[in-house]
Amino acid sequence: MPELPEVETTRRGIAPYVEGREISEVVLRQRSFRVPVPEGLENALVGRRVGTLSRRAKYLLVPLEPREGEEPATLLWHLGMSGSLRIVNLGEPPRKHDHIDLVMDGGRVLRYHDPRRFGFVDWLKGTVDSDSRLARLGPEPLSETFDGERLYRLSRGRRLAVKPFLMDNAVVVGVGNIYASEALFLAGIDPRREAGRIARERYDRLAAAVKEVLTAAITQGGTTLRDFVSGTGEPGYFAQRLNVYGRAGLPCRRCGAELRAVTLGQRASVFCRICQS
DNA sequence: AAGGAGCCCTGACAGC
DNA sequence: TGCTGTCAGGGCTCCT
Repeated sequence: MPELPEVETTRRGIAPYVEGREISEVVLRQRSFRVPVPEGLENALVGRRVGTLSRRAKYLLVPLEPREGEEPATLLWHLGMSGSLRIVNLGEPPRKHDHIDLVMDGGRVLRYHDPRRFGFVDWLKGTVDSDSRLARLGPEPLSETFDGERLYRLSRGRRLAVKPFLMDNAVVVGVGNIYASEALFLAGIDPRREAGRIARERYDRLAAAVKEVLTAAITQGGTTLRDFVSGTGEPGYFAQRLNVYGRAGLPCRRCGAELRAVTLGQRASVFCRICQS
C-alpha cells in the first residue's frame, strides 16, 4: 500500500514522463472518490503543461503551468490505501479500477488505478500552502526539523498511547500504521505507553528509528520503480523485512517470543512484550 | 481541548 | 458452492 516511501517512489518514477509535457486529453471513468473529482476538471487540465512534481506527506503535488490569461494551479493527488499511478502507452486498454487517464503529448499516459477509491485528486487554486489539508501538517520525517526533541516537547501532557501520537500528522507526517509499528519495535518502545511519560532519550531513539525504517523502504522502492515503469506489477518487497507488522502470533525475530496484537486508536498494533517496554 | 468513534470503499479471507 | 461477516487502511468530521 502506498505509504510515504511508495508515494516518493511514484513521484520519481512518473516524473520523467510527465514533467514539461502538455496534457492533451483527460479520460475520467469514475468521479466518485473520497473527494469527488471536481466539476470541469477535464477542461481545466487539457492544454496545461506539467511543472516539477513534488511530494508533501503522502500527497503528490502536480503543478500546472498557466495557459494564457490563467493562474497557476496544482493537482493534489492522494493514493489512499490502494491507489497507484503508472505510465502506460497510448492505446493500452484499461483494466478494472483504472479510473483516470492523463494523456500526455508524446503518447504516454499517466493512469490512476484505485480499487478501493480511498484516494482522490483535487484541484488547488492559488498557493499550495494555503490549502487547509497541507497547512496543518507537521514536518517531513526525513527533514532535520523532525527529531527526538520535537517528539518529547509535543508529547508533554499528552495521555494517549505513543503509537497514535506518532501517527498524528500534526506531530510528523507520513508515518502510517506499518512504519509506526516498525519504528517502535526498532526503538524498543511499547506502543501502548503513554506519550507524555516517555523520556527524551527514548524519543531520540524513536525519531532515529522512524528515519531508518523510512529510508530503508525508499531504497527498496527502487525495485518498485522499475516494475511500475515496465508495468509488471508491484512485488511485496518490503514485507520480508517487517519485524512486527502483520506478524501477530508469530515469533519475534529478535527474541523468539510470540508477538502480541492490541488495538490502539482503531488500528491494529503488533509488538513484542520482551523487546518493547 | 484532547482524543475517541464513525465514515468512505472493495477485496481478501474466515466461517458457516 | 455461495453466502455473510469482518477486517484493512488515511484522513477527515463529528461527538463527548
